[in-house]
Amino acid sequence: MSTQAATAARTGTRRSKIGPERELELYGAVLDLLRERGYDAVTMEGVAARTKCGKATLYRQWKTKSQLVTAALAKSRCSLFTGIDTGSLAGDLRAAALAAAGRRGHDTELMEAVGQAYLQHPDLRRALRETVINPEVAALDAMLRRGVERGEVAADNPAITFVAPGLLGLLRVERLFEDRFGQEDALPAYVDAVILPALGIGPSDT
Amino acid sequence: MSTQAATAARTGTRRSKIGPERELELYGAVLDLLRERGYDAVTMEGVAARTKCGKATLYRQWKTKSQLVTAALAKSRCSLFTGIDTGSLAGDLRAAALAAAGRRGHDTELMEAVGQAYLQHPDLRRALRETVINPEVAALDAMLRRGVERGEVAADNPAITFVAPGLLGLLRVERLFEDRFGQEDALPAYVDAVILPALGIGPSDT
DNA sequence: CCCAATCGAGACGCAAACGTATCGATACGC
DNA sequence: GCGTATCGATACGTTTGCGTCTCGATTGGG
Repeated sequence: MSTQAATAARTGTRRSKIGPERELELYGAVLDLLRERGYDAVTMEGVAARTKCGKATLYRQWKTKSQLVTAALAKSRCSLFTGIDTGSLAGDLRAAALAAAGRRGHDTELMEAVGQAYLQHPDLRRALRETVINPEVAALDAMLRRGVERGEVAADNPAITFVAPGLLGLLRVERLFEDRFGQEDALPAYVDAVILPALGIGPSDT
Repeated sequence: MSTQAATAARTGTRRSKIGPERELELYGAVLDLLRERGYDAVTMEGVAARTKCGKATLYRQWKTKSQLVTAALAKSRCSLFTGIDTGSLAGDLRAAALAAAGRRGHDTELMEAVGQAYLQHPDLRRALRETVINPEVAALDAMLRRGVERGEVAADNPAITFVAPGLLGLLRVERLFEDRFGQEDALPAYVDAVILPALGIGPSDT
């Protein structure tokens, strides 16, 4: 395997011995530490220890913790909602809710972890937005656009704007309402009870 | 002024010289530091320095940082939504949205700050819930109950459950969507576009 | 097939915060 | 008033993470 494929592009002329799979291993450790203990607890020494990697090696590739975390976020994009297309807007949104409920905690914890940090580090906020938020929002927007084209919802329905923030926001506070609706089906229920009525789609319209 | 009123209840027989106003001053500094830099950056030395208070004094009253922060959260309750009663559910919800938009950032930053920390400290999560979340939720529930009693909304409308989490969740993600709707009127627009339609209340019903 | 550069590992000095202990000065309770 | 406990302030040793540096071992390029 051409081991400096990913590295050459990043470090320029330097010939690093870190292969792409090793790179993802490092990023994975960063994201795991993020989820487990939060941004402030992500430590170069912690990453080095967990990945059996020398600290100097980390500093050779990334100059600061902020860069390392940003890079880890940027390279680990896997969208929840992308690819959903059931043929109807209601079906799409329900499928999205199910997908979010399934991976619950995984991405939510990531957002919790950088929640405070991104208020102070604009580059971190940008990375989070471009990596985690924007792809999901784009996928939801695509669903809505298809729904508009199919005539399922009016193009000027003001609720359209709030579908994505509402859904992600609900994900963001579920931990605080776990006594109320910590259940698996909270998100699909939200789609049926709030989003679809606001969009003017009845429960019968598949 | 009876200076150990608040203290006697906390420390038992010890006679502390910290008066109630001084106590609130300390708590205020804790909350300010929380909002400015996040939970992990709240430091006993930082609090001591900002309040011109000896570290030993802090340790005399609170054994750990977690206790100090929890106490600060618990004693600083001031609900946004409590007291709103315009006579109609739509009016109440719009007033609540305006109130939240006005104090925007203040409580949101507090939630961001403890967002990651409360995943690991159950007592901290409990304090946040009882202090910041529950009063607001109770006030919203009271609005909804009055709306049900007035016949403005059906008692079994499933959207009722999602009014409070939806509103607080939107507050929680606004920073991530600031390119979309960072405006002041985002929350009132959400009420009109999503919540009221989902509750079956038309725009004309005051 | 050899040289050079990177690897993992860890020692090093520095800085920050912890939690404790000590110190006059102050203000409360009796 | 007087004694005493708490006050604010600060010194102290410890711990933790930073970022740099050195060390054999390894490995890829020419």
